[in-house]
Amino acid sequence: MAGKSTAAKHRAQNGAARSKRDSILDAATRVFLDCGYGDASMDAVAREAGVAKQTIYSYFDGKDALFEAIVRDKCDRLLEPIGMPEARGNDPETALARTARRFLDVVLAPEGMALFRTLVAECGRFPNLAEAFYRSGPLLAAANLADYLAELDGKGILKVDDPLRAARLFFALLRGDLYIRRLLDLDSEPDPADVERAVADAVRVFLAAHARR
Amino acid sequence: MAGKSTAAKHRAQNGAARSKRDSILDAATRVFLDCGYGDASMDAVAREAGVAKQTIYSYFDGKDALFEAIVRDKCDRLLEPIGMPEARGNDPETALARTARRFLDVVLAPEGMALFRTLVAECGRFPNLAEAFYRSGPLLAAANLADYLAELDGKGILKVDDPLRAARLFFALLRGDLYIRRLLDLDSEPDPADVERAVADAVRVFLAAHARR
DNA sequence: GTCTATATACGGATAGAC
DNA sequence: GTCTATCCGTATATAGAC
Repeated sequence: MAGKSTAAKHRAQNGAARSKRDSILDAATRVFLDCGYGDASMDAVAREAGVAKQTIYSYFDGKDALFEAIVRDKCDRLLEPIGMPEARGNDPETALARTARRFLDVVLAPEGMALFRTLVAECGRFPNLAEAFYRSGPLLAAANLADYLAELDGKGILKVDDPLRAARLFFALLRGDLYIRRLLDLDSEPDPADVERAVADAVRVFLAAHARR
Repeated sequence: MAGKSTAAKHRAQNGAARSKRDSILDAATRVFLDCGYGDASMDAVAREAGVAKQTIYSYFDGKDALFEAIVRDKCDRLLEPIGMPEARGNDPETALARTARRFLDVVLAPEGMALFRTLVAECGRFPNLAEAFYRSGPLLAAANLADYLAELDGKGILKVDDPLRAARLFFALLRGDLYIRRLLDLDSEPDPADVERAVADAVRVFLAAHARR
């Protein structure tokens, strides 16, 4: 082992080093999404991660870079279920309801709301992060649903002239009043009964608007 | 004039004093809604208002109190058109479209978005402000529309079982994707063509879902 | 690479003259 | 009431020992 460079040592301890970097990332995620960018301090992140503040600066260039890292990471992981294409084997009502629940489970959950709130608060400082979120979240979800709606239209099951616009309207219906209330933190947790009502309402209105005849 | 107490002087200069207080309020509104609560500094407000920082503290108890004052003021003034009851003389399509435009004109405008973004960012610190906004904005708008929908249902023009829920769905449709994009500041100004499309889509879908037979 | 200690700056709030 | 000057806490970032 003697004579190994620090770089080699670092490679040898790659597993441990990676988990330390990850523990910083995890701690930063908690702190940033909890306090917001402005009130989050590097000291708090260091304390939460159980490392010295300087150690953070050896892994990340600064507060901005750390924030960008945790947001991109959260977007990738949290929005992943939203990015999955639709299951197409069922009748439209069942398929729409399934898509709706999967969507609301993600975006109404505390983590989803915290991420979105933080992005809304900091979209002026980090415009690229806001756009990355939009693309891998709302836009991707609408695009996936649009594919399915186009298929339904082709089969003559529904009447959907503009699939992407229709998909966006569906998700808009779905957010409804619940989303506003959650954004303003008026409801601490999403009430499952309200979620089910939102799903049922959205599916009902959407199908009524796009019924053939 | 000699011997007048400072209180009397203050009353005598009431017009000027009031306009100075208002100029502080105006400056604070610009600074807070532009930078957000955290990044807004009392120095910046003083500079913008053209007064010394100490003068602000003679009118307001501190940063929190000043913030509360400007938010409540903005809510009252900005959301006032939303609180007006519906004009009922027209056919449902025209009335809904008029309500829709009035709503979007307020909430999609830069000032409306800045207010909402700030409240979303600070709802943890000022939960009462978030609730006041919700009540005098989204809730009041929905309640007013619900009254009109109940009337239409009573006359047999539309089928509306739960007017308040239906009204909320209408505004949800109306916000659509535009609102998300504006929240994340992806579109700097609302495109009038997109607004008209949003209005038309919302009215069309809503009427299809609530048509009598 | 990791820790302790520190440099530097900034913001909220206050003291004292007029 | 209004101004100038200042106190005090805190936060980002860095220096130096191991």
